[in-house]
Amino acid sequence: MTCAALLLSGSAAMPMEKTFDAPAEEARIADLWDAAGSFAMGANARPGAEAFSILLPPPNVTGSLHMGHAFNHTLMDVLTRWHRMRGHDVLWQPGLDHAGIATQMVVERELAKAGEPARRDLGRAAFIDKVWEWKAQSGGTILAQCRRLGDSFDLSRNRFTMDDGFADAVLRAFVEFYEKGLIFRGKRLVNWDPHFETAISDLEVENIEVPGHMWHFRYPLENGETYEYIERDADGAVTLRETRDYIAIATTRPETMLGDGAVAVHPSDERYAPIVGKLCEIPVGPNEHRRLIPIIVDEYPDPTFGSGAVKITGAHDFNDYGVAERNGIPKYRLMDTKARLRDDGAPYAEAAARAREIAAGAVFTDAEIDTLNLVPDELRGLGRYEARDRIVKQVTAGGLAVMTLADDPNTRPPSIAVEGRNKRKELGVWIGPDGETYVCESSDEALAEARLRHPTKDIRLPLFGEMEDGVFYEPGSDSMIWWLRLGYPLVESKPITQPFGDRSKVVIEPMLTDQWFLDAETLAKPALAAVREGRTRILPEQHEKVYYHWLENIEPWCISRQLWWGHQIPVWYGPEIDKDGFAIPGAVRAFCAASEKEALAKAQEHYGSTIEVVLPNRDENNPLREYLPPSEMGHDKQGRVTTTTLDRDPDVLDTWFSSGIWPLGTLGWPEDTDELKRFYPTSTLVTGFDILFFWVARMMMMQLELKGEVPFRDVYVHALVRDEKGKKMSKSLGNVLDPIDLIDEYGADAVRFTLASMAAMGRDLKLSKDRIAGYRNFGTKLWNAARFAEMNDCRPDPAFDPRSVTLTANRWIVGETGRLRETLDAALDAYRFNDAAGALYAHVWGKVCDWYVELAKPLFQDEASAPETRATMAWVLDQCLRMLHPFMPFITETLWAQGASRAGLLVHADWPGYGADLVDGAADAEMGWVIGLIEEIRSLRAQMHVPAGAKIPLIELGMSADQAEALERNRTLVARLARIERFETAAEAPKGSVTLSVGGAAFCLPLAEVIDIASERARLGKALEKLGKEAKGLDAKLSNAAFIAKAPEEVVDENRARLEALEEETAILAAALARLAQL
RNA sequence: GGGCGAUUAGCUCAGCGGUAGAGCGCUUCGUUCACAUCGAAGAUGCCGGCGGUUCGAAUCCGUCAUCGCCCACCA
Repeated sequence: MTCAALLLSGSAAMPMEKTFDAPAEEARIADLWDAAGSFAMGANARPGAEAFSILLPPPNVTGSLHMGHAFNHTLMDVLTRWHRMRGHDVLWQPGLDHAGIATQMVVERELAKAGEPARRDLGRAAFIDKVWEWKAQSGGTILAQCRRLGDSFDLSRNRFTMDDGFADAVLRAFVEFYEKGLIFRGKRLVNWDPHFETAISDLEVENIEVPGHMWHFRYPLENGETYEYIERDADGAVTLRETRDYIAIATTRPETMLGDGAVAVHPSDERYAPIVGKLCEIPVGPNEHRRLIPIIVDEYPDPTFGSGAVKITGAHDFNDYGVAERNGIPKYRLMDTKARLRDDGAPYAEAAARAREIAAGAVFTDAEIDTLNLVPDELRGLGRYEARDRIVKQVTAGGLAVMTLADDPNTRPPSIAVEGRNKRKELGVWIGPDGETYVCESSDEALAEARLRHPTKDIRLPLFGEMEDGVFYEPGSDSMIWWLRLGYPLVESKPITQPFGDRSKVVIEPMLTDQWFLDAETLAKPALAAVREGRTRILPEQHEKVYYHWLENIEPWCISRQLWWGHQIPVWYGPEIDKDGFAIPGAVRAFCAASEKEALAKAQEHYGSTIEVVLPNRDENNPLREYLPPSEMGHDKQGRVTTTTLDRDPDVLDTWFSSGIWPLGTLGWPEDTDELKRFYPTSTLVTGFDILFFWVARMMMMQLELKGEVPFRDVYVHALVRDEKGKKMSKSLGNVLDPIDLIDEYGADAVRFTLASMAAMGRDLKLSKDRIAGYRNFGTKLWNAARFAEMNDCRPDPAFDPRSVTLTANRWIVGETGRLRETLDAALDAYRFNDAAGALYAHVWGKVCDWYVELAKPLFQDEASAPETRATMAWVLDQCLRMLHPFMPFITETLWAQGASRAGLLVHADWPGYGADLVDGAADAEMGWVIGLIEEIRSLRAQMHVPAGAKIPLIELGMSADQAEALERNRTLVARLARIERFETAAEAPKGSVTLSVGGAAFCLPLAEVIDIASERARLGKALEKLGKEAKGLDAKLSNAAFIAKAPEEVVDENRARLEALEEETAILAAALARLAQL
């Protein structure tokens, strides 16, 4: 038995089922691929093949895959399978991201849910063990999900950002940046997340507009000093002139008043010119300890906004920080890591005294300033919103809120709008005889207080209409009546943009802390140049601008996080030793090294033989890591240092720092591995625009610095997957579609094809189940075409030459297949996945199933035509399987082996190389005409209500010799597909027949029994009208001299030809109408 | 406040200088031996408004309107 015969014998399989059993086959096929090592690096590569490499954006180990992943992975898998079939040297590198803050959050939540000890109680080491447990579970889930999707990455090369090798690369990158001076540590204002108690980067802050309030307060001038406050309109005319003993400020954050260092006005603001340089008082805290702060000028305040005067809190606001820096204003930190008002340090009186010394010019170090707690004792430990509440109340009660009288004294007291989270205090403000204010919950309470204060006065609450404007004397009475007036502090309700942590969803607090920063500005320059010079392409192009804009305005990147889960910063600290061998108090020396061993060596080398450097025997779990513990030192009798500990910085790196070296790290850097040589720079990065800054831009920066070469040639930026209403899928909205659920329901192929077909560049895709069902049906269609082929004994023959076929229908479909390959490759080359999917769909369903299968049926009946047609059918479907495989890998791999014995799996089959050269123009034209004829007949039959099953004659009235030959060759096809009983020839259309015109050939259908003359007349009239309209337009165009002169020749010719065809058709139909008129 | 994008059939969207398209939905008909997860036939569009460029505009340029998104320090 020959080998071929053996293979054939295996194909005498059971008859195929009517549908594809996705759940069973997907599992079976996935196993086949695994067993064959189909996705291994370089699998199916031809010798000397070009490399294609693509990195999986590592999913976070926080749970499971969502629709966005499914989309992203589908696109990558299409590219990967396509390149692999083309024989390229392919690497799709998978991996997982430890996702520091997100994972720590998830694990903490899980611990709470399971009733286990909280993170702090567990301690650092034990907690990290828990995270690793979680990672094992979650990572496994994710990879299993990828397998369901059909991801063809090389799982044997899977990397995790916290694995030893990768972690080592991360630390080495840090050391390299550090040594180049690109990483520095500094006390700066950073975005602080009070929930996670860590710094976060600018990118992790979401600015959201929320309803808020702005309060207006008076800061009294020192010693009751006064000045003329003058406001002018645009023409300089005085609109307000009054004597003031205060400066008014506006704030949305009253709680930060405690840390004010100055009040700033714009240098050009003449209203405040008289008091610039003077001192004013912060109107909170115990009266005897109130702080005075200077009124300064700075460009920052906008004279047209609020009062034009801004309170400057350098430690709690980014703008104020800048003003404070420029003007040497102290920055007083008010809050702790949970954004509660500080409860540490010396009592308020003492701190305030120090602050007064500072204001008076005493010099203090930053560290000393940081120890000052300027929170009044009674406010210490309060949450920031509670503190805000108290302060507003205090200032208002002190009569220093800018007050507005209620228009109607009998209205209900307006709430004072002190706010915490989720609560408002219903407090009213009443104004007494001296203009003093009472902040109370009821008018009776206010009245009681006022009477207590003015025991000799008759104070009353006005009843409706009782109090006249400005009159406080009751007519007809001998005594003065003092009214207690209702007022309210000037509080504007306005939307304010507040920063929220993107993970914690709590309001971010700007905090002055020590952090590590990466000099992004320096790194941005090569990253900008690489894209500008086209070394890396960003597609679609619109994203390039966004990329440029971000990199051009980049700030230092805060890379340290006060978390436990992550790469611990590779910096160790020891004391600073003076030349005599004594420790300099408070001074610290940092040693940056990629390992503890190297750090020890570096430190030992630095300190020399007189000082022994040891690692501390400290509890690593010490949860209070706000400050580094001081080194433990041993001294000799003179006090010189003899031993010292070396403490590692407890902070970890931002997750994005490690994912930032994903390209180099996964390929083995810093070693110069084979993979690096083969696959770097990677070919394509496929990613969502939401991580363009987080990830893409940073990879560009970091790779360019570390390797001096771009990390990718192309960056394909795709849009977001939304629900069918266009909403972002989110757990809270409950509109999340789980890709695995969809795969269970429709099969992975349908889900993948849907995603690919919706991947038009630069637009969000709205996913609906109907669409997926549609593509599931498409798979069934393909399945049944294959089933048809099998039932008709169509076996793929490796020796089949598509160019050798002779029958028109076969030549035609071969040509169409050639066209498809060109269209498909062009589309994939340009990342036009939707075009690629569309072309496949149109070809398989619209050409192969709708026409070729139907054309083949009569050909199978004919002994002369059957062999060639069977071979062609097998070849055509074979090509469909190959070309569909990147999109629908499971069903195509199943069909590949169905009814045919193959030497290998489809995943490694050759991608076709032919093109439109397979197109035979004559066959193409002929089939076009035949199909047109069939469609025209079918249309008329339907319009004339010919029963679907009835066979009718077709009368040929006149056609060209070519058309006659074509019809001759295709009579059986036409007869079958148009349900024609017999063909007749006549010189003229018989009575009661309907006329049709196809490409200038005239036919008619004798339908005397069914025809309705009136409706046939209407039909012809309508058709002629349409033709006439089009002809008129063409005529106008062609008689336009400018068109003839300026339009390209082929366009002119095309229009001429079309007009001619139109005229022919018009003549035929007009003649038919004329005949009808004679009846 | 800056930037980007969208506005095309009932719905979701392609097309982006030369005859308005697809899928879904809808209507009518159909148990013909691949497929009812199907087939055949059909209806539906001032391609957001207004200007301009061009022989020719859904497509290019202005502008307005509406809706999204991103970035941004107005206290």
